[in-house]
Amino acid sequence: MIETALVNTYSMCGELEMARRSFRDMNIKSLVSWTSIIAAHVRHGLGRDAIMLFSEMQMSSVIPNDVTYTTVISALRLSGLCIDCNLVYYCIVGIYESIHLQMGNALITAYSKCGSLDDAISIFCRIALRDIVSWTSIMAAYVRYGFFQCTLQHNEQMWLEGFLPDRITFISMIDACAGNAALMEGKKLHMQIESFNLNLDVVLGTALIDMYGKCGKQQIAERVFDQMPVRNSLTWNSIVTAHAQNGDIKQAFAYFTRMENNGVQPDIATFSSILSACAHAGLVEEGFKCALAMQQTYGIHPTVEHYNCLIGLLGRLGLVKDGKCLMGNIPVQPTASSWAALLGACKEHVDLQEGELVAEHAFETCPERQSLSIVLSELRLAAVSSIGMSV
DNA sequence: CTAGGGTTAG
Repeated sequence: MIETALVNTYSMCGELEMARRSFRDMNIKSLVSWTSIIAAHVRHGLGRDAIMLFSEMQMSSVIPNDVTYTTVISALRLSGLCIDCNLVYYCIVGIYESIHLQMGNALITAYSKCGSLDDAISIFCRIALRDIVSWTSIMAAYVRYGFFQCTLQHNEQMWLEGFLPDRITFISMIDACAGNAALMEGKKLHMQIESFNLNLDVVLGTALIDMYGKCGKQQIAERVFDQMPVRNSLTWNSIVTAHAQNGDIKQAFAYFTRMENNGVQPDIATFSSILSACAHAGLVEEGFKCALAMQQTYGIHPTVEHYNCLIGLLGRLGLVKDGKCLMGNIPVQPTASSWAALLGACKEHVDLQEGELVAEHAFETCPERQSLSIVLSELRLAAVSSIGMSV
């Protein structure tokens, strides 16, 4: 039907309103046109609206098919309604003999994003004839839960079963290498990407930069950055972070400046990386200047993590009292990390007296005692052994 | 008409 084609064309071009209009004007709404308008809303991230349309469709006595269900699963996932994914699943499991491929693939992602990894795995195991999307989905699920080794093992199994990774598959595998700081494996994948002639799109390129950064290879990260035809704010953040997390604050700032000159606005993540690098390197002036610019120039409100970097910086200078004062005046709720920043400074300067005071206050207000207790006992130990040395 | 991808650091 020509009207359905119109709905789809508008939807593909990002013209949701036009797609809706075309749908509304249709005299006879077929299953395919209903599915198209639901899919259009999913494509635009409007899960709730998609679900409402699905109900409307059922009220007009149109019977959904497997394609509709697949689309509805994506809509439910977008809305975080995983329990309802279960309902869809049990609805259809009686209709189809084994799990429908696309529906199963959608369920793997839905469960891994708003349900449990176990449910995702169970769907993966029950798809009789998997394809590359099934493998990609389950590997992305493992990465989401931090099981990086499992991701790489599934990669091997995938090859054994005769599937070759594509551009999207590589992203999860690169992420797994980043999580494990597995440089050799990461380099191998990078070489495969090149030999497969896959172009470095924004996401894949950014994943590579992130991976090399976490493996301490900033130069290679830069090379990837230079090769990328298209970059976005996440790409810029990755290259800034690559330098920041390896202590090269000079280069981090250099890219920060380049980022601005290229018309990309720094955001919360950019400042997190830079501030934590400053805290790490003890760069007080740079850190505070940065935090000031963050608010005044960019209008970004610092989070507690940003403030913790500043508290830590004061502490490193031995200005624990000033750190405490700052902590008492920040417009956000201090966390265990805030206290840890202060206590860590006391430990660094082996200031037992101040440390005991800080710990006392911390324990009064902060429920997470464990990590703080460890730092405190380390401080006490350091204090005792320093007395021993001087005697 | 349908399925898979991303940022801080602690």
